Amino acid sequence: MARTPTTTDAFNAVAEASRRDLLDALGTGEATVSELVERLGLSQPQVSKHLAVLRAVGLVLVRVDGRHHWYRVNGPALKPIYDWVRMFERTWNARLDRLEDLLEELKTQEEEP
Amino acid sequence: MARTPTTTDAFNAVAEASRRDLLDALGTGEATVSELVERLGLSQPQVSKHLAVLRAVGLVLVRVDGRHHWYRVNGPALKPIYDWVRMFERTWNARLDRLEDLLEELKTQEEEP
DNA sequence: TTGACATATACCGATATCGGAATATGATTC
DNA sequence: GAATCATATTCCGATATCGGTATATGTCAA
Repeated sequence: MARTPTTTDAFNAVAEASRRDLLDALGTGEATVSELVERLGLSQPQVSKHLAVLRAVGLVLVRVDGRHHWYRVNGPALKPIYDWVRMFERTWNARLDRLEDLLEELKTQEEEP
Repeated sequence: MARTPTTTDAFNAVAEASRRDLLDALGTGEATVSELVERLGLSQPQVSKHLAVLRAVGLVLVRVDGRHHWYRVNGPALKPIYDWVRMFERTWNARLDRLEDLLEELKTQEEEP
């Protein structure tokens, strides 16, 4: 057995920094492969291959117009990651931490009427 | 060149599902290696090796007590992931989307007094 | 001190990746 | 139809991973 394939899910696809850079470069708009090549300073095959991985896990969508392929981010495909890390948010967010304390306090009062 | 090493950063460490499972199993508490072995049904070397990766990127901390190693999650090490995915939150969160529209509208009014 | 317990590490084979270079596919223009 | 532009795909060598098995390290208990 080997490492989990990059096309398994968003977690694996996004582990590679270049692919995160691609998503960042796309932002909320659309871009063509050659535009991305220029913006990121990567080779064209490199960009195409990374985009193929992102496409495989649904992180980007393509609109073909003649010989131009317009790529855009499919945000919701990132939600599983967001949902997972959010479970740990309270460990660095003091505000959520205090809220948790408050809820705990209220629960204790309920149990001891 | 090959794939980015798992010990490069939190993104790569967390790409493996077993390691996410380990963090989930630890939750907000502490656990010993053998406890994690039992909870997750993995082999002991497997757990130790995954914990070593998590340790390498600061995602877990250890407290040694005799022959017992108590592991716990170091939440803030996940913040880089949280911060990165959060930039795309508006693409699936309609509420943030409307907020963005509102800000855009206000900005437009400013430009046309 | 010997044996049992708890954890870490080393070695192995199989595999998927990465970037680079070359090339294939496909659409446009002359 | 030939040349050009835009993108995708293939082949390559190097490398890091994964799980399994075996073993090393270290601690406690009898």
